[in-house]
Amino acid sequence: MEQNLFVYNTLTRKKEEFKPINPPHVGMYVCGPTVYSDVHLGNCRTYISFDLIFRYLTQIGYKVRYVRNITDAGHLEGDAGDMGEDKISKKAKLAQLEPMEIVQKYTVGFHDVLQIFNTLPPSIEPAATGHIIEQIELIKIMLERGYAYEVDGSVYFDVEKYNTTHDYGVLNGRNLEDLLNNTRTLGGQDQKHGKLDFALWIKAKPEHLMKWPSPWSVGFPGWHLECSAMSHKYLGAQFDIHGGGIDLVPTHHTNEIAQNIACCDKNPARYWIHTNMLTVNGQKMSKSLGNSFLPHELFSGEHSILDRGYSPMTVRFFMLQAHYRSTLDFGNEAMEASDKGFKRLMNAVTLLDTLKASGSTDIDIAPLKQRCYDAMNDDFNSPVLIAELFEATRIINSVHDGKTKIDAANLEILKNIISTFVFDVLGLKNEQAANDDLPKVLNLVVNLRNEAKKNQDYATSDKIRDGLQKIGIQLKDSKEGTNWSKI
RNA sequence: GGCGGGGUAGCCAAGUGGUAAGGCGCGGCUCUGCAAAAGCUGUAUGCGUCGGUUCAAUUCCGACCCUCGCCUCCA
Repeated sequence: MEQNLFVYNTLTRKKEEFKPINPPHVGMYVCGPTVYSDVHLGNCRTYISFDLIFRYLTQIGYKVRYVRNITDAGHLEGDAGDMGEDKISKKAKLAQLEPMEIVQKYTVGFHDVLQIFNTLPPSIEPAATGHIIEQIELIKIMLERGYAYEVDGSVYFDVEKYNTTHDYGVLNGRNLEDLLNNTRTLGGQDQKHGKLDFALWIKAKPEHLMKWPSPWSVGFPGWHLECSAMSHKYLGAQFDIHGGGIDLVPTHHTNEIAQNIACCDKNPARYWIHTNMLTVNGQKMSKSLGNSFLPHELFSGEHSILDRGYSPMTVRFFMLQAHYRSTLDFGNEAMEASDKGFKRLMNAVTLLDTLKASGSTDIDIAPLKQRCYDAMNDDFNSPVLIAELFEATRIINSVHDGKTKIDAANLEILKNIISTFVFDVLGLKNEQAANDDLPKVLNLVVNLRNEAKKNQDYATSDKIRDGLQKIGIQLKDSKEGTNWSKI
């Protein structure tokens, strides 16, 4: 199906029609996690947002190569006094572990969490430490072309020189004057010629654990270089989409663009897509603010700000109910609303299989289907898509109640909408369909209760209903019989 | 201090130069042994405040207030 997709591009601050360089192929690079600790829920939002984008691009027929890196070389720590030591090796020494042991632990944890949220794996997931050679090669080019300089075994990028011929602030719209006047000067950076210069290669102190040989010193790569190296290697000098959290714009992505242009005269990506933050009481969720929590704490409810736990799909649904470029405020009341809404949607999805087609139809479903595409074509507007799916929910319920008639052709379209958008695009799963034995057991219990009801033994029937309610199963009586669902 | 977002009903959250999607909550009705579920239905004369442009502004412009983010690694 041909779709005119419009995407908001941070580079131009406008929605632009999406035109891939080599259709039907699409190259997409998303900055992945630094694996020195558990990912928190805010991190997850970004990967769920890009999962939606990946799924939709695939749905409308693109062959997407989705590259998402694992940063396992560690970044320099910003804390004064810790300059030159990266986060991964610091944690390793504290915990008496090998750096790669830390990397392994948190990489596995990251994968587990994303799988629980039903995100699709990227096509390639390269690790920074596996691309040291490529990074060294890029540094050589930047030195040759005069955009970098070496000082005592370390190599820095010369921002002011770069800015004489290029616009360093293309992405965040700030000019160099402004940056120079409003950037905090950190201690221990005497080697740099200019205060905006950033490291490409850092000479390692003797006690540093993760280090590699290079033409300049035994050391480790700077903290923006890996993405330039890996995107270039797997997607080419210029590809379609580069993504990440909005907080990467001013520094990481700005420097990444400068590196790529310094190496091969091209902004690496045509469309820069940035996802917004998850907030708690209006404030960004972050580890340093102490308002972050881990996915498993949300599932179990074991956290001081949580009233109770919520299932992974409820959380995913909650996130998709907001647009990816808006901040989303987390709260118990909002989670409760998503939980109810998601279950209502899923109940309708289950009901859809039982619907019978009539000879005639009261409704024309095709426009609804197009509205679903329209929503997603408008910069992946998942909240509007979900609103349309609730329209589908109303139709399903109405047909089920016998108030609306639908013919076979329209029923087929309705089923197609649900499978395409609920499952393939939004990536939701029906969690209550998981257990095989439960329906059989419940069938038996429900039949016993109906017998009691027939005998007007309401004491027994209510005892069964209330007992099931307590363990999280709700019975629903209707003319056709009794259904059940998990609460 | 500089730069950039945002302020939409009790909560979360879309959106638009022509009079406010959706979910939850709340009220009413249908159904029901009762309830729940489900369905139908009602629920912002209003979109931070004050001005301006316009036939028309929540939507554009200006000022102000509040709030958040970035400026140091950060999804």
